[in-house]
Amino acid sequence: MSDDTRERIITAALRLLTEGGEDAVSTRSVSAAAGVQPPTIYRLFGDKQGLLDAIATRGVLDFLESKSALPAVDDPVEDLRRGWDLNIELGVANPALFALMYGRPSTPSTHEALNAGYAMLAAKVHRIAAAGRLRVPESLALSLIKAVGSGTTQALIAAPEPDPSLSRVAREAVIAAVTTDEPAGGTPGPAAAAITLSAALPGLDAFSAGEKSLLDEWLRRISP
Amino acid sequence: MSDDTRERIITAALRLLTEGGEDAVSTRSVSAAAGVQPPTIYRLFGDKQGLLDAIATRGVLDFLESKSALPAVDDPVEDLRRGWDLNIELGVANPALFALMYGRPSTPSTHEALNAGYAMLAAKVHRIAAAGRLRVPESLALSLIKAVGSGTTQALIAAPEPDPSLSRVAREAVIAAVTTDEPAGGTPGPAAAAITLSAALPGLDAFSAGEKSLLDEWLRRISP
DNA sequence: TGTACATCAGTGAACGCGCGTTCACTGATGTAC
DNA sequence: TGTACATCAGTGAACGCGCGTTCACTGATGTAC
Repeated sequence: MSDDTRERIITAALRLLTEGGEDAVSTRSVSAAAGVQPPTIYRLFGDKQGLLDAIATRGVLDFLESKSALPAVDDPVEDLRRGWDLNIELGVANPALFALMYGRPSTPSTHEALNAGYAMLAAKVHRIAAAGRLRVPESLALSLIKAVGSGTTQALIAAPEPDPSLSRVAREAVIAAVTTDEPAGGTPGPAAAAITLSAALPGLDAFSAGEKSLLDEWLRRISP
Repeated sequence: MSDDTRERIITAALRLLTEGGEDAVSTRSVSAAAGVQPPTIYRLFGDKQGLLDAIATRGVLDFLESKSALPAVDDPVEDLRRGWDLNIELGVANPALFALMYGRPSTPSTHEALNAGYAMLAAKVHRIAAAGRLRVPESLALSLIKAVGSGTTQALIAAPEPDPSLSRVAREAVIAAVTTDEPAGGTPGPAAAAITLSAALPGLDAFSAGEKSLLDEWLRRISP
């Protein structure tokens, strides 16, 4: 049962990582914890980096599963809010895994898994843009959310008695910086309109790919 | 010349740290780079941790020096803004040192040096509060600035082609979340007034220490 | 259906290496008389 | 002023250890005839 052994090794490695940090994960400690001889790791994962990849990927996938389980919400901004809260919660609950996923330069397989995670965030941001409620370009909104989210998570992990309102305040600061209020029925300003249009662009049939690219560039010129 | 040797070792260690990351700093690589035998490190720093302490402390002190060299600015919010920019700049220029300072659990001496750094930030925040322009408690403003600042720095370090406006947008998001506009001459709202008063409290002679403590608690109750 | 053989997951033991650290020392510097 | 001695910064060589990794192997499982 090779799959069984593989599973046992990954589980043991994740436990060591969670309990003792990255330094606690050595080929020998993992093999001992999994009740296996070191060479088994090499047969199954190639080398130590392969093992780290496998557990990081597993971590990200578990993460994604939690995120997918979130019930959808009508209001796209509220949806982002819930995603934020879940992310912070998961990060704080699993600091070592968080560090492994975001800290080290990632390998192809981890990278792919992480990208899948970002895609979910990107989708949420895109929904907001499509609703005409984004005030900065989608890519910038994404970067900002990721940066502030991970900074907040780390602050909560590091502080002995973290301020309980820190996550909320950070979240609302980002949301305020990135979104506009519900469009007030009237005509939106040109900047907001440009972003809305930019978000809708890929789905429009009226333009060729080249035209879309140029139009997008123009639209970005009037986005903040 | 023991001070000389000590200096040479710290310099060599900082260079190794900057160029190769934390893994490049071993007692042997440092002693080799400093043109010294390993035991010298043990005589001067006790053990490896002592050496790491020394370079982290040195890093923080250099950092503080740069910050002290910033010309003061009248507008306290603008002052904070400049401090932010310098922090980001220094962090991006020296990622490994940044990681050493903020990443690992700190030892007493590093901790003290870091606290001195935070004190400068705290002073800037306090100035804003004293000017009646803080909308959240000082401690929360501090936490938020630190969290978002370090998250932004790390995002800039990690991204291959970071968004050039990320730092500015993050900075303004925090400032918007934490400060109010120039008080409009009229009467401030109760929440803003409470924070202003809370900031001025330590300098007031009208209250005993016990009274101040209780009053502060009440004021926090109406701060967001 | 039974036997001979190939495949392959996992074992037990060992490799070389760089690490943090320590030992006994040497030679220069400063001090007491 | 010169000599004897103590101090102490730094040396050269070695220690034991845990690490990642590899080797030759064993025994179970599946397959061909």
